[in-house]
Amino acid sequence: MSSNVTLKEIANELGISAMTVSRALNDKNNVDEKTKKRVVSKAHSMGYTPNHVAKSLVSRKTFTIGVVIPEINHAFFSEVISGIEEVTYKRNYQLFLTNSAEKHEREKSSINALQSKRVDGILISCAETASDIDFYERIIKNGLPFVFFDRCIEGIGASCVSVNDYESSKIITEHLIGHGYESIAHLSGPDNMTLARNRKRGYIDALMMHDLLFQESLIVESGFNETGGYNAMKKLLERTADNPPRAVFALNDPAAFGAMKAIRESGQSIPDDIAVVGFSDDVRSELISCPLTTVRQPAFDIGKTAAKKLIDTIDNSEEPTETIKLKNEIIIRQSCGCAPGVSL
Amino acid sequence: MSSNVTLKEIANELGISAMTVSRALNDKNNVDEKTKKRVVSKAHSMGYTPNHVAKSLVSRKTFTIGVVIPEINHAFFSEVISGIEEVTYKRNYQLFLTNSAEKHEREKSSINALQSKRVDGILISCAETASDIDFYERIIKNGLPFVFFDRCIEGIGASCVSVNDYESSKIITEHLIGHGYESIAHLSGPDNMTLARNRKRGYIDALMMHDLLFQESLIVESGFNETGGYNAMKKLLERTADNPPRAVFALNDPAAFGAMKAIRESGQSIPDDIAVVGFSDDVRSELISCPLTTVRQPAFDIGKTAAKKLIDTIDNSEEPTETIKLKNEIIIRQSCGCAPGVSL
DNA sequence: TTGTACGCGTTATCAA
DNA sequence: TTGATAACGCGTACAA
Repeated sequence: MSSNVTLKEIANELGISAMTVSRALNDKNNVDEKTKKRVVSKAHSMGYTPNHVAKSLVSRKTFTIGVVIPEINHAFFSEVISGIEEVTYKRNYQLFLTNSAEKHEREKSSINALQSKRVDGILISCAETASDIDFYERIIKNGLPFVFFDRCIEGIGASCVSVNDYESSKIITEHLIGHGYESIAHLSGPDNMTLARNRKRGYIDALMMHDLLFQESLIVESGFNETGGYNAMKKLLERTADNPPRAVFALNDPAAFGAMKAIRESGQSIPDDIAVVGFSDDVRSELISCPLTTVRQPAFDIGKTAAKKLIDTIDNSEEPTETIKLKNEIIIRQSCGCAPGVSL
Repeated sequence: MSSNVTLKEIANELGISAMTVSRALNDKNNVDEKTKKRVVSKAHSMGYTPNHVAKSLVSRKTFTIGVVIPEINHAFFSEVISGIEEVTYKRNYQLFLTNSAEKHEREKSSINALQSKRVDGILISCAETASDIDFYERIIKNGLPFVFFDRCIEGIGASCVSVNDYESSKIITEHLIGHGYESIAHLSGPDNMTLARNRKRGYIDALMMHDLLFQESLIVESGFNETGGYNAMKKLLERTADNPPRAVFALNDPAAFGAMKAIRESGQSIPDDIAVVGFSDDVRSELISCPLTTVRQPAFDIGKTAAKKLIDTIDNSEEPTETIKLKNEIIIRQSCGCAPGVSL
């Protein structure tokens, strides 16, 4: 049992009131310099640590934010977290980390727990299975500062920090088109997620703009992980057995890795038979045997920007709700069958 | 400003006392079933969320633990964190994440902040620069449950969860010896850290047991990151210009990566001129051009075990202080110049 | 079955 | 410059 010294105990030792001790330790100017010194030294020798729980109860402010992440073990998110941490550290906030493990139910229970802990705000990247949009909306309307990052839900009153998914998807798809590929497939995410919708739209619009036939059958929902990508690609290969696509654009790198595995298992080679491109620039992407062409996201900056926006929103109720888009970068490697080293 | 409903507000709406509302919401059996229902429904419609801050103040328990990590952006630690999270989630604790960024000063300020937040316990992996051992000891003696993991300080009254560094280092060094290497260098960590000491001891003892000459000049302190490994290796190569070592055992993989870079820059090849082995099995290790022989650590299990031990210590003051060693696995790849695929 | 009083550690407010 | 009091939201202990 950790023995914690209180203001009153210091006061008793010194024969003064708790209030004076409080004032002295907070370095208020209406305290005699001598008493101030006595108090500070006594507090130190007794090993006093201020009780933020009590402080928070009075002030209705905890200097704490909650972060809800769909997968901790994902290089992208751990980089985002370090960005967030850099800001919270500088601005003297503590960070509650929770993991939704891509499950909407866990997300809801985390958010409830964070609310009970009276966090000053929440940063969230939605789970793949996020469905109950009203749930977020109720909490936001209730006044808890909320900032979405990466996997956002826009239009429900919270700020969003994400990358220009639409444009980047269009550019990477156009890159494939420019290289002569005509039948290009897409492994997609859930439609109710802005990120997934934008990436799909970028893909479709690129096809349209170049007068290529857009075939619904070449889009398969894979979700965000390797297994999902593997299964989706297998399904796609079966479906198009007589006439497989020449290229695949996966909505993120892990899904692309899964797809590559499925392609190789089917006896085809990358990029000669089927080219593959991803999104997110996983650490592994440049190291695998056929390095993956992908879109690099500024993960650390996303974290920093989102955390700043959240704390600004907490500090200032006039802070406007906005959608902030950060810039991506296309990384051309071998998996698309183009010359390596070129970068748009 | 988030408007938070209180027990009293619910009570007023219903014309009953706050106490009855409290009892009803905690599902006590000394409340009329009808009132219970009325209360629960009212609480729901008013959007009540229990205030854990107030609860904690009374109960002197926050159901919160603090985690202090030297580097969030490190695959090993993010895996440890997911292990920790799995346990805290199951046992209904929240997790404060803090980053010491390998700086002891930041570590101290984090721990102070966590104490102020009245966490029920702390999980910590020490910063490379950890020096003020008394600081930890004071806090532990004061009664705050503490569990070290991976980078531990033993013998100051806290439990430790780590891997069998000593044995694994010995085995991997013996592996090099068995392959015929005689002059083997070591890139080490700070001596006051158990982990670093154990790895160095394993290395030295392996040399001794095989009657090889142990040369102090072949040990250079590199620290845990790539830059450190690079600099240390450069220094080593300069120092031994006339007679460079045939193999290097780095205390972790990032340091090994840095060393590999330095070796290549000096115009030598791996493993033909100098063999390299690491420790920790970074995600990149199997993917780089000359895959790294290393020791795989059960990161997820370390996190789980440490979190369990901490919560057990919190729940039960009789819980013994102990040092728990988890098993590593040696992964033989190409960088040591032995046949790949073999695994001890 | 329900209600009142009190305390957790802190600070704002008013009084001395 | 200092002290007494009340309040933050909740639950324990006791009284009704």
